[in-house]
Amino acid sequence: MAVKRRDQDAEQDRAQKRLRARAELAGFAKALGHPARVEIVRFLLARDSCMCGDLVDHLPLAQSTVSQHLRILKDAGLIEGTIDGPRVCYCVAPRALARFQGLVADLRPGPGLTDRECEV
Amino acid sequence: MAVKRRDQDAEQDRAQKRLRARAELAGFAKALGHPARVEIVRFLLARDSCMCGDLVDHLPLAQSTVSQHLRILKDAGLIEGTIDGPRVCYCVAPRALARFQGLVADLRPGPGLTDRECEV
DNA sequence: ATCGTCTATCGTGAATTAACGATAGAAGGG
DNA sequence: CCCTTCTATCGTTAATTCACGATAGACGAT
Repeated sequence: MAVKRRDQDAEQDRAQKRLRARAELAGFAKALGHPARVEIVRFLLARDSCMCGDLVDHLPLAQSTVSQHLRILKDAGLIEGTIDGPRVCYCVAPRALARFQGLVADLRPGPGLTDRECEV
Repeated sequence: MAVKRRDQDAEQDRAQKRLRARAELAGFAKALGHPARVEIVRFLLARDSCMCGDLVDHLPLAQSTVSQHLRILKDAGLIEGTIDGPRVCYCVAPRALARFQGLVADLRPGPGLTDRECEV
């Protein structure tokens, strides 16, 4: 009984973890679900380190629109911005990017899912 | 001159390739930018092979909504559906998934981008 | 042929997103 | 202090997304 309880708990734990992983992956993917935002991340990665509002020059979008895309990426945790004098310096968050890459790489055939109805 | 021309062409080629890669990655990411669609892909992967409308039982969503999510994933190329008698059998498209994983894995520091203004 | 089942599509409404211009706040230079 | 520059935010509009019920098409079974 005690064992069974632990099994249930463990199962519930795994379910919780799956739920979180799903939401996490969806959040990252959604943030990258726009060409401009993909380009922002690639641009920031191409520059060895951070970068400020050259993005506005680089992208054919209004400054406010770029700022909005930056906020979406920042909310998703994929980039970070630090104030640097009158400018802001953005760079990708390596841990978040690695996490995203790990979640995507984990999308492979195999178990890791039960039959129980899932919440979304 | 001819050499320079070839260089220009090559550069233009790379630019085109980047443009396509960006749109491709954004498209895949957008398709996975919803928890229900992430769950669909995971569910299809967990079952060894394809699966039909058990997804409707698995997900707490209306059948029409599930069908819509399936269409989005199919439009993105991430899954394929084949008619199997009165049902439809879905499975992930391995090549597309691998392509997506490759594009995501390629998001790493380094060159691969020029300074020229880009189109979005 | 008719029924029941399974799935896709249509039509709809609420919510979200994308883009912009305009405005406001912060910081440095004169 | 004032001005300029850089960035974030506000407000708006058009477009898209998400979810649903209702409907329609395909197919096997009866």
